[in-house]
Amino acid sequence: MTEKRSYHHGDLRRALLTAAAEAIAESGPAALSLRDLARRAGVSHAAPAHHFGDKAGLLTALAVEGFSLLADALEESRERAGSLLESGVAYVRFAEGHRAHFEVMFQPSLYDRDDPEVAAARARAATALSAGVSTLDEPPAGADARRTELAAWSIVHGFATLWLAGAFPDQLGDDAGEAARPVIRRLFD
Amino acid sequence: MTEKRSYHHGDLRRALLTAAAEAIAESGPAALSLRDLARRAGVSHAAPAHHFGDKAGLLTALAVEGFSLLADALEESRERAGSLLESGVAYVRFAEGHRAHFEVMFQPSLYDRDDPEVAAARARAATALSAGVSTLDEPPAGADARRTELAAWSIVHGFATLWLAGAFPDQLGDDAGEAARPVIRRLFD
DNA sequence: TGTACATCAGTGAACGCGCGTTCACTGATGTAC
DNA sequence: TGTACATCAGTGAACGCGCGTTCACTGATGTAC
Repeated sequence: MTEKRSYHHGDLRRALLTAAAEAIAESGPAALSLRDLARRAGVSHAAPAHHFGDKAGLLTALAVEGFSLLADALEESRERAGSLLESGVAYVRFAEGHRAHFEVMFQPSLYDRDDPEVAAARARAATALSAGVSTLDEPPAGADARRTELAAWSIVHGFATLWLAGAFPDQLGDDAGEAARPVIRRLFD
Repeated sequence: MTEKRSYHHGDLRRALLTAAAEAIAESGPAALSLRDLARRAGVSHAAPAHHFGDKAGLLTALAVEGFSLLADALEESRERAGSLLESGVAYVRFAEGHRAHFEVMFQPSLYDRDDPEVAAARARAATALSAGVSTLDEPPAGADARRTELAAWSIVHGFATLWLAGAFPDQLGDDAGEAARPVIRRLFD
C-alpha cells in the first residue's frame, strides 16, 4: 500500500493503463482524468502526460490492448473448441472480464481510430471472428457468409452490451458466458 | 436566431431536452453540461437547475422520453407489419434516429433507473418487444420464447450499437434499417 | 573498474478555464375579491 | 372591469473545485571511453 518507491516508477506506463481500466470500470471512460490516474499510481499529476500525451493517447493504448486481448481470446477459443458458438461465448466473456477495454474499444470518438496499432489489433480481432463462421457444419459462402458474420457479431455484441448495462432480468444468473450460450445457439437452430 | 424573447421562455423544459439531445449527439452524454444547455437555449446558466435539479434529473427525463418513443415505434411497427423482423428493423431505426436518447437509455449509471416514470416507460417498451415474438409463424412457448426474445433483442441491439459506433464496413450503406433486415432475417432461417 | 556526461522519467508550482451550486433579486403570470 | 397579492420562472454575481497544460527543475539510469 504505502510501499516506498524510488524516484523512477519502474513501469508507470503499465501502472497507468491498469489504473485507467479500474477507473473506467468504476465511472466510465468519460469521467477519466489524468490527474486521477496519477493519484492512483502514486505519482505526480504531470507524469502521465509524459507517457501518453493526453487522454486520447492513453485510451488509444487501451484500445490497442483491448482488441489484442479480444483477438487472443477468440483465437484461443477457436483452437480449443472450433465452434462459432463457443467463439461467441468467448466474446461475451471477454466483455464481462474486460469491461473497461470493451467500453473504450467501441467508442472510437474517445481515441485515435486511425492509429496503425489500433487498426492492426482490430483487424486481427475481426479476422478471428470471421474465421469462426467457417467452423460451422455447413459454412455459408459469399454474401451469405457476410450476413452470418454480421448476425453473429451483432448477437454477441448486443448480448454483451445489454448484460453490462444491467438491462437483463436477474434470473439470468451471474455468468454472462453461460447465460449467452442458449441465446446464441438460437441463431443456429 | 436572435429573435427577442420575453423574460419567461415559454417552454424551457422542452427546449432544454431538445438541446440536450443535440449536444449528446455531438459529444456524448458525459460531456454534457448544464451551462452549455443554458447557452444553447439562450437562457441564464442557472435556469436549467430550476427544471431538472441536476444533470441526472435531466437525463432521467430524456430516458423516459426515449423509452416512450421506442415503445411507440415498436407498437406502430407491430400494428403495421405484425412481424418480429419488422419490429427489429424499427428498433434499429429508432436507435439511428434518436441516437442521443438511445445512448442514454442504455447507460443507466447516468440517470435514476428507479424513477417510476422510467420504469413505466421501459416496461412498455419491453412489452412491445416481447409481443413481437408472438407474431412469429410458429411462436415458441415457455423458456424457448424467452430465449427467442433475448436473441432478437440482442441481435437488433448489437446491430444498432455497432452501427452507431461506426464499427461496420462502409459497404453496408446509409440506411441502418435496410442494412439490418437481411442480418436479422438470418435469425429466423 | 572508474569517471564524465547525456538522456530520460518524474516533480511541483503556477496558470487559466469551465463547471456546479448558492442566493438575493426581479420580471411575468395567475388568482381572489 | 379593476386592483392587490402570491406564486413562479429566470437572472446574474459570487464561490470553490478539479481539471489540463506549461515549464524550469532534479534525481536516476545508461553509455562512452
